[in-house]
Amino acid sequence: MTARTPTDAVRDIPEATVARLPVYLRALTALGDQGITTCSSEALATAAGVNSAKLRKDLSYLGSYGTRGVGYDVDYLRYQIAREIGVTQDWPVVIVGIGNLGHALANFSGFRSRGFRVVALLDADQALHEQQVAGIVVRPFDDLEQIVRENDVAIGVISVPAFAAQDVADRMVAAGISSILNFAPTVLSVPPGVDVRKVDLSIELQILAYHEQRKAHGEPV
Amino acid sequence: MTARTPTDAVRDIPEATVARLPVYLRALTALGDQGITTCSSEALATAAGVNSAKLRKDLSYLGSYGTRGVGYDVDYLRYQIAREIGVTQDWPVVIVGIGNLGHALANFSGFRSRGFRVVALLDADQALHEQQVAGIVVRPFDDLEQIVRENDVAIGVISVPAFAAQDVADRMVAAGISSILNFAPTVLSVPPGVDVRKVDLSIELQILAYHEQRKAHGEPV
DNA sequence: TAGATTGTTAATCGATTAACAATC
DNA sequence: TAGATTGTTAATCGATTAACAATC
Repeated sequence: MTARTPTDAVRDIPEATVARLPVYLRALTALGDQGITTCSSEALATAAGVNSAKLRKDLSYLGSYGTRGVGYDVDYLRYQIAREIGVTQDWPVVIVGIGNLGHALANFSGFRSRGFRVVALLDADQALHEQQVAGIVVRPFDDLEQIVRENDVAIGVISVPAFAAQDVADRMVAAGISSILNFAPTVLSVPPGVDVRKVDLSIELQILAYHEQRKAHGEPV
Repeated sequence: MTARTPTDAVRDIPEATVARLPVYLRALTALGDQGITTCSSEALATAAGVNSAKLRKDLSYLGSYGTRGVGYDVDYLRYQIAREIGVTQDWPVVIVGIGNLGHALANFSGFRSRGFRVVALLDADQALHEQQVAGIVVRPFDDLEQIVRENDVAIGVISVPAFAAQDVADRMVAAGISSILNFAPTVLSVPPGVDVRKVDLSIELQILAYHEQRKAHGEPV
């Protein structure tokens, strides 16, 4: 292992940019699927739903992967972004909580192509054990530690009811998971160094309702 | 209807604050359920997972609903936030696409208590019609316009595959829906005045992967 | 060379934070 | 009154945007 010199220090990519890189990655994949091999920042920005100034600024944090006067090579830029995000190889993922939502997540077909691989489905409910969901056998929640160890799992998905989510998170952290995607409508507390992102239906709907309410009261749009 | 004077002009609440109001609402509900009637900004901030300076700043956009030296009345603040968001009454919602995810959404029990009411489940697949999901009969997608008209629906949820999402969005907009929650992994284009929020599993996981990758390379946390 | 488009700069805008005066 | 806690100010930080020099 070589020492890191100032020159190859990890570039500090702004969080807002990090959140958009996956969107660009998807847009590039879509363009590639259409047989498009080169695109301008304007075209890619449109496909990604942002403006081109923002796109170019975002890409500038990664390096100079375009050609002035020409644009970007779709496949090349796609690879560079995938490498920056870290999805050129698959990340093993465990899903805990195989209710309606867990089912939907397990059946989500895009995992593999987008850099993830579901290595286990876990649920505390014995009635579910040995059942297959999306071709994977549901196992007891207590198998968590073993699965994390054997598969080097760093990312966990929580789709249990709110009351159980903190316990699941604690067990995940104890087992060595350091990134959690939480679908339970509750605030998780985790130690420093563990990342939590949440996906919350009610919150999204309420944000829409706020704006909808204002529209209804006659403001110009 | 009285004219709006400069004094009662609609306050302009920053978008970042709007996105946190639902979190505060939920935290207040949880505190109330625990029998807590008064709380400080510090206590509420902890329950909501933010720092207290941000919480107080956020609340200041709504008005002065606390008491210096004392804190906030939980029920009173809860009501004021609910009123500001616009969820003191229920918003009618339609869900289009009753696959795995649509099932999970339809079965989500928190709709009613959080300001929403599912008035219809729609799917283009005839095989699903007349089936009941979460006690609601699945109807043909072509019933959309009628349902929106009869129930005054302003908010639509899209849980169809990516390739069908733009069509669904177009039909929703044409029918008069002006707020869309999109679970399909695709960029929707909609006319000005229509709000779209997206929930995207792959994007969330990729954001986690980016940070996870950096942790793995030995940066201090 | 002329036209096109990137990558970067600098200005602007919005969000966060700490500190504290106001006030219960 | 003394202690506690809000609501607001002002400084800082980060994100967005437009414009354009660099360069294919």
